[in-house]
Amino acid sequence: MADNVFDTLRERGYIAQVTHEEEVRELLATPGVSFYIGFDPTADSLHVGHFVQMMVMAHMQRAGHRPIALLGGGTGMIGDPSGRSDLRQVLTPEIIAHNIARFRRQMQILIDFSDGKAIMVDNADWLLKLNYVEFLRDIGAHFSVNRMLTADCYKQRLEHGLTFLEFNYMLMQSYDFLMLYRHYNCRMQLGGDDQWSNILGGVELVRRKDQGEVYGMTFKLLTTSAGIKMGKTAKGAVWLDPEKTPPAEFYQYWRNVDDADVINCLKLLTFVPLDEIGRYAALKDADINEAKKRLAFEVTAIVHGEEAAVLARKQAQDLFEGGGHSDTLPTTFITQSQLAGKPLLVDILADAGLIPSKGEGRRLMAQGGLYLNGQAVHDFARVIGPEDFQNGEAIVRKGKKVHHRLKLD
RNA sequence: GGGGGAAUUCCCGAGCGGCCAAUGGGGGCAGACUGUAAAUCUGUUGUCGACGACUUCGGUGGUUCGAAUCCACCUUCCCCCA
Repeated sequence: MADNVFDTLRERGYIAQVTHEEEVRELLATPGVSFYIGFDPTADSLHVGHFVQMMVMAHMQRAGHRPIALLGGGTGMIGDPSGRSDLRQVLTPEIIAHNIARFRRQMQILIDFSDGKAIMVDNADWLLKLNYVEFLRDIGAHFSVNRMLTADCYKQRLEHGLTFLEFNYMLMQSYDFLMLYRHYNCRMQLGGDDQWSNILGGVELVRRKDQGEVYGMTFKLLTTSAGIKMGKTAKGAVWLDPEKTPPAEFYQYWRNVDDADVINCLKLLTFVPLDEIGRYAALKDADINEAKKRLAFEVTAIVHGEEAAVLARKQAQDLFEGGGHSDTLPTTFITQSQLAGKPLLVDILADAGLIPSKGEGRRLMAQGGLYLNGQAVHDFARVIGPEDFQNGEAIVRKGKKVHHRLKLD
């Protein structure tokens, strides 16, 4: 067991870049260090990218340090151009306020905010009341446009166009660090590796304004071994909000990660001890599924709670490892009167949202990808009737993985 | 401020008066093979009462028997000059 969080973070593979490695390690050896990570409220839920950041905060907090979660109520109105090829949509104050409220709740699943063990601040509190000219003279004077233009995040954007609005993002974020340093004695800023330039800006600003010794550290972005950002599905991001990504779906996402990514995910997204992870790393071929199950369970348990994780695991077993219990399946209720009208199976499925259109259903059937009670359905004109229900339910399957239950009401 | 170019289906990107629901690639979905993985191969990918019909090619009007393709205006974006 590493005594210094810095070593823990490094061993688990979080760290990408550090401004001053030796100093940071030394600083973190003594508990009580305040550090911050910023979250821009661009959506109404956090997603798995944020989750990695939260994991780091949790590790730091367990080591006795004090996390400051900075919500970007102010910066959210600007939009960070880093890693974006186009202008971010400008958010209204109402939406931002709503999003911040959601973030606050989700953050608590991992971070203990009681008794000031961690705090949450909103940079709208100081950014919104800034005076333009004052800010330019006070802060803007310390930034060299020449240097900013060489920063990677801006360089890319120069080809497509960068507005002055976005160009100022770095100053805002740097100013945040200065404020937190002054008011909360915040010594470090952490963030995703795409935040490196912005973080450096803050570190330098604090030094120039207050001769303060502060540090920056970034984490590897959660990517697949192929370098693709993780946490994206066809439907969009994998959210932490159970309303947006149901626990079962969340579980399945991790259950299905690429072989090459499991170990990395176990290290970054769970608290499973490293020596245990080492044993998973030794698994080969089909046995790797054990590691995936553990991963899926652990992450789901952290995000949605132990109970939801157990349920999701059971659901997965029922579906894929025989069993055949249907009571955990997503369900659509069918009324007797609906059935009396001799509805087409496709119509019912389209209503249930299992297929986006009847054309899609037609295709699915033509290719043998649609099953009713285990039997492939090829006839588009297939009518569903009482005889298809056993014990009041019929099981529909789309492809190999999507199961759905129709239940008589 | 002046000049030039562009906007196409989920994304990129062809098409430049009828043969266009629109080549190709990516992605998605399904099938085969598997380990609920990856890779590979095959099919499919606007909607519907489906050998037909309907709605799509930034917006609005127009020319034409007929427009994604031509004209006008508008909107947005990019490039060059100042």
